Amino acid sequence: MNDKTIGSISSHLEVSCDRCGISALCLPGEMGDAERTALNRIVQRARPLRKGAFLFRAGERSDSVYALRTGSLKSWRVTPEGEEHVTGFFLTGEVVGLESLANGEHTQSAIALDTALVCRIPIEQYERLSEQVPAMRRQLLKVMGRELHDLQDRLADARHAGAPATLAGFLVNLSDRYARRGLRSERFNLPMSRGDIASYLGLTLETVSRLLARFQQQGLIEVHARDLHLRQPAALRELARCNLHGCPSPRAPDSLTE
Amino acid sequence: MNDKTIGSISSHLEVSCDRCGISALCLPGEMGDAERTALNRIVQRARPLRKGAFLFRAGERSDSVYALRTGSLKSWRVTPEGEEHVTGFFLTGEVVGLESLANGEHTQSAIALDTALVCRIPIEQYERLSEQVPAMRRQLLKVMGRELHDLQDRLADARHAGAPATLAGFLVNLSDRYARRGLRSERFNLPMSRGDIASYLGLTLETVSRLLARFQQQGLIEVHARDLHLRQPAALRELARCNLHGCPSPRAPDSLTE
DNA sequence: CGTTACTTTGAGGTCCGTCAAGGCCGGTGG
DNA sequence: CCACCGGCCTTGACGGACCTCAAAGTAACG
Repeated sequence: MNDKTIGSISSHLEVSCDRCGISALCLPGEMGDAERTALNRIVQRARPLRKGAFLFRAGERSDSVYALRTGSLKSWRVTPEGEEHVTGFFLTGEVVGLESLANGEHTQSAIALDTALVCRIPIEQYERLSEQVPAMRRQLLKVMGRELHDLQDRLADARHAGAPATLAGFLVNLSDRYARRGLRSERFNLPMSRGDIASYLGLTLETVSRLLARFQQQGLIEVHARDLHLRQPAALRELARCNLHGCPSPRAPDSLTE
Repeated sequence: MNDKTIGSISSHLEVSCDRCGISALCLPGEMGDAERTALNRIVQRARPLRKGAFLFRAGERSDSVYALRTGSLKSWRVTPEGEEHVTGFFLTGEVVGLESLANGEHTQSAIALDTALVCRIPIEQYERLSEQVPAMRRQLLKVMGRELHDLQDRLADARHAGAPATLAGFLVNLSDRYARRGLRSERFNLPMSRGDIASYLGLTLETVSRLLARFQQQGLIEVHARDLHLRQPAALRELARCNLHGCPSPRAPDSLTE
């Protein structure tokens, strides 16, 4: 709504794909200069999304996917009963909207959790371009395949893991994703609320809050509001791999019975 | 549509794509005869898998996806701790192995739950062929997009839904998939064991057993071993949409504890 | 400084997992 | 035919993890 911000940010909007650090979808690596400029031409740079602004809404027609240049988003769907379930968080450098490729319609909504810059990639043109670039052709499949794999990971955890492991897994997952982008991985800011985390993990807000407190008093993390500091990333990672019955405490005395 | 299956299995193997009822991946509909024969050439028909035989194993290199002609499969992965988690069931007409597209390696194993006929589709050749057929190009993305969507559905349920809703949802999901292939949808055979179902849904074997018994005494279903009869599909569908807090029982007045 | 949204903390209830024992059924061998 | 066996399934009692309800504390924003 605030149009005067555009002027100051237009310099950002003009950053070409050469400078853009997003490699997931746009830069398969083996691209030559010619392909890169071609890609640069089809990618559309939108103006920044303010916090709380929609990138897209469930039910809208879609002919694109989006690459998140900076900032973070959350996506969610509304169940037939009217409950909102957070389905994902997207950090700088990640790809949003793949699920709409199924039938050209968004099945969920996405909004900015903070100011976000997004590149729109029309899927039709991307595919046409990718006909000439084998590496690009595989890249989209790779991204979707990885998405499938991640979802199966989460699904495997969802039931078997228990709340502490689930939350710990969430934290190290965030950490890993920041690390992949070259950002600090032990100290970062949670862009989402406790309620968002709870909804995403299928826990309650209270349980998330309690567990964060517990992790802190165990010395695993430090949290102040949304500033998060992973003090023992290895221990957290270990905790994430425990199921309900498995490991009660950071250190298990007798671990083998074979 | 039952031919003389006894004559020789090779007769089945020689069924061309024209006759094959699988439309998910192979037959985008808009294909002309030329494309269909081209597709027919790249699809490789394997010999039938006996019950318990592997289609592929986790860790194997992969350059293909598979279309299930007849029979059923299950897929599972082994956690770092050594536990086996069932990740999916595949019925006649469905596509298996998409997750391997991420990095060309299978992340899970798949075996036949009964005698199964499978078509192998080398992904490289499929893509090359699809360059000339726009409809095919979109088809693979569609299938994967739908897969993404289904996984998100399951994930949304996994935590929020509670065991009865989860199991009910599983049953109607199976029913829908049979219906989509033109098979009986309210009476069919469960190709998998209770333990498989439990692992897949993240429940225990005992809970699955108890709930099936409960559903039966509520008149929702009839089960004898693995023969399943959905007596009130609508009620089951309704039950599947209830969360823990939501709907206690089909009928409030007469469902008191005995 | 007041309002609102978010977060923390506590107490009680319940669903479902764990442990344990017993049935059903097909297969195998006497 | 029966006895025995092993896989699969059923049924029961118990306890714990996490949800629900409730209220107070804190940060964000005008």
